[in-house]
Amino acid sequence: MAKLDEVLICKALGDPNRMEIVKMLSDQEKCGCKLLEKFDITQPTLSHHMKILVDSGLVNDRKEGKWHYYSINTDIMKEFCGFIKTLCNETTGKCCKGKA
Amino acid sequence: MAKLDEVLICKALGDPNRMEIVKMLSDQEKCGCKLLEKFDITQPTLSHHMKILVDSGLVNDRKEGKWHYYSINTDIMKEFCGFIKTLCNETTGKCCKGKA
DNA sequence: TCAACACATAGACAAATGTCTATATAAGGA
DNA sequence: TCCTTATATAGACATTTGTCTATGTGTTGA
Repeated sequence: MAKLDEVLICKALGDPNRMEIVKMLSDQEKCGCKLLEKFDITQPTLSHHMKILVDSGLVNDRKEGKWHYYSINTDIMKEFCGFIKTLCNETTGKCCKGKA
Repeated sequence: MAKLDEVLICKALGDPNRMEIVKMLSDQEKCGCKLLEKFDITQPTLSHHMKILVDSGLVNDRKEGKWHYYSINTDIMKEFCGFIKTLCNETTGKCCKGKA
């Protein structure tokens, strides 16, 4: 299993269209043509975004006939969620008070 | 309280240096000069990154004398974590099977 | 076999981004 | 008052990114 790349995932989610796509997929699996209807972008642009999402590991791509079905990679998303959780630690101490 | 901007947060975390900064702050509050020591970037570049992190809401900036102390905004981080959790829902159904 | 549909690839281009150097601002200490 | 330290701002520049048009590749069905 490939190592989680948190920066790559954040980059993938750091675009309004891709964020919206992921939100839509979190509801249920969808094919490209269905996604395309919901956005004001061309098909090649959607294709570009889907590649970035799949490359990040967040999204699965299942081919069936001429359709591509996209869905959330739940394992990766949960791993990413766990990572974000580790960033929630309360900050307690201070630092370099008088160059200490 | 300002509304959480998930895309802005992901953009902020979508740079290797900024991600590393946030990881360091999740340990404990740190001042800018201390952060600067850890990276191979100039001071203005760090200043630029800190502004992006603060603007996203993820990082607090507390001024004390000539120092700036940066720390994780735990409330925002927890809110963001909750948001990511909502993306973890299992995908169950399919769609547009035969244009349905 | 051929037309229609779903999706990918190539190339172009403007806008955004990360970085730098140079310089300004502000606070502290000698 | 002057120097040092911490940080911000301005401007430049190369790279990355999001988007488009044009075109290629598979798959399905008439």
